[in-house]
Amino acid sequence: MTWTQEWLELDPTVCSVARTVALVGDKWTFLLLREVNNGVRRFEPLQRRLGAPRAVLAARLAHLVDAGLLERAPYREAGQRTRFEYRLTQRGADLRPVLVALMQYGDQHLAEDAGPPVELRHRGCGADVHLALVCANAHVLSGRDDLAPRPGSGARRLAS
Amino acid sequence: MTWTQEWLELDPTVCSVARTVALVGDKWTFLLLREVNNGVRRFEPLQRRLGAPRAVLAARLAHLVDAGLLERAPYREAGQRTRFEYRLTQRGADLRPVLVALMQYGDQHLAEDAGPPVELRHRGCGADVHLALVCANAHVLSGRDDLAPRPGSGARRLAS
DNA sequence: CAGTATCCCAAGCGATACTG
DNA sequence: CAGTATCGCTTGGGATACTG
Repeated sequence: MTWTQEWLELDPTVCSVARTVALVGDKWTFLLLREVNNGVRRFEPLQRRLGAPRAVLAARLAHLVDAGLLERAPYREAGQRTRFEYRLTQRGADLRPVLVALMQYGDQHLAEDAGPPVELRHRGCGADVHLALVCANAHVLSGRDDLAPRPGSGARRLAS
Repeated sequence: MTWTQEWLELDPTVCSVARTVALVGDKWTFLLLREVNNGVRRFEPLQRRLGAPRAVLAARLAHLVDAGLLERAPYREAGQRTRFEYRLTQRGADLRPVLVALMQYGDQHLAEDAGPPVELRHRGCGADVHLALVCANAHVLSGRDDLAPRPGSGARRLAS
């Protein structure tokens, strides 16, 4: 446990987890991204499915567009004026592992009898997909102690 | 895009993402779990590093113990009375992919020049660790369209 | 050290109504 | 359909002080 001391001296605000959480870690954003990932892109169905107040949804969408995770794309249905829908950017799609990780945990530990609400398949071969921690030597990490976090080059010591 | 219709008819509350977010998706829990993963297990250092009010930290710890993600373990320093520290259970350790996913996203998209604040190594072989989507046939999914989400056996149609 | 207790405040939520 | 505007209210957060 001596290595714990090492972490105590590092600045906890210099942290990629904290930065990502600050960006998308509020009550609605994960669920909103889930919907967009499933192709639900318009305001009305989003609002109906999330159950969020319209003002809240509008604020979240604006925030995500602003952060570059979503983009507004104009579309037009016959006889209607131009409207907008929200699409994932690459930057937004890169958050998919987070969603998959949340989903997998829910499937494993918070599931009901009926099985997972969503299954992930490899489009190429049809097999089930899961998320795994793998090392550069292709070992799969499963045990509690297989993972060794180390301060990286961007770590900063505490000022005090 | 016709498959979008399929998702519109499914109950959005039956969702493993939503359940996991409901469990750990508040402002402090991710950061708290990050600290515990790094071996910071006692109340005082946790409070100091998170900057959360003591009452809030106590509530989060109790909640996580209650949910079975952490366990209180007694320890004793020389000449002191017995105290408690908080350790990850397996159930808590299983959330690590979520943390790693958040961290990887931050490293990729929200980083500073200095590089990642934390690096992950495989304790067995020392190699760098990353998160990967793999299928049952051991294919690694990398492309944007390799992943095909499908309603699973636990999916429920909307009542209305 | 490891929490409780208290108080106050602000953000954010939910509901509803309104607009182009 | 796709939002804005408004409002009352609860939840939870910050600061501080207290206890075994």
